[in-house]
Parts: sequence; C-alpha cells; structure tokens
Amino acid sequence: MARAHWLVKSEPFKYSWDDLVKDGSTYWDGVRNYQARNNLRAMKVGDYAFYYHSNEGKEVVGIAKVTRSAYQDPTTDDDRWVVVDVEPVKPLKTPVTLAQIKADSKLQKIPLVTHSRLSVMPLEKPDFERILELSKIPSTRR
DNA sequence: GCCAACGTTGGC
DNA sequence: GCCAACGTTGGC
Repeated sequence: MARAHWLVKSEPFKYSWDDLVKDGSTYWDGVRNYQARNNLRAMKVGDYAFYYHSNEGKEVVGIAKVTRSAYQDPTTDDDRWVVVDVEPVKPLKTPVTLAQIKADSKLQKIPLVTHSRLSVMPLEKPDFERILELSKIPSTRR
C-alpha cells in the first residue's frame, strides 16, 4: 500500500521541531480527541507527516516519519488513547506559513484550513506535494 | 488576551 | 437521546 501523508500539530514551546531533532525520535503523545486518535491509529510505519507549529509560528517547519504505529499512550492509563513514534526526516528549506496555505487556491480544502482545531490530520498526496513546493520558495521572494 | 469554533459532559 | 453548559484549542 502506498505511503500515506499526514500533518501533526505541536505547540513549539511544548515540543518543537528542534526538540524532535535533538531527541532523534519521540512518541507523539497528548492526543485527547477521537478524530485525531483515529488518524493516529491509521498511521503506518514509513508514513510521512508534516510538522506544524501552532500558536507560535503557525507554520509547517519539517517532515517527520512514522517509525512505530499506534500503541497505548504511556502517559495515561486510559486505554482510549494511543501514541505513534516519529523521527525527523528533514526540515523544510523555508517554513510554509498558515497564511500562505490559506492564500493558496489549491489548498483551500485541507483540514488545516477547514478544521483548524484538529491536531492530527490526513493530507492528500497532491496537497502534501503542493506544500512541499511552497517550501522551496525562498522567503526573500515572498 | 480575547473570542469563535468545536468537542465533551451531564442533567433531564 | 437531546441539548445546554462547560472546557479547550488555536487564530487573531
């Protein structure tokens, strides 16, 4: 089956891209929303996920890879919640901001725009690639 | 810091 | 099972 694409959000002061790079890998905890949880469960080893900084920055900063599929969240006894393991793949050349995504005619339907509170969301491949394209535009030309 | 949007909880 | 109240998230 083809690799799936995702976007995960983190508040950078809680756990930033740099933290992930520093740690080498982490488990993605803290999801307490059923829809996001279901998305976590659908992730497979090898899937790519954009790493988005919410609140501070509000931009996609890097690409992470799923290294272990969903298992019981070690931070709670509540068996409704799961985590996945992720590791950094590479940072985006230039971050892609929410404003850019909102302004892009091809990206109007992605959950980040239509469903802003969802913290783990699937992305269609063309949308994933479109965001990658945007990240190649140097910030000086924006 | 405010507030809108949305999800969850709990009373009935 | 409905819906009002409440809490949380996240953009601005």
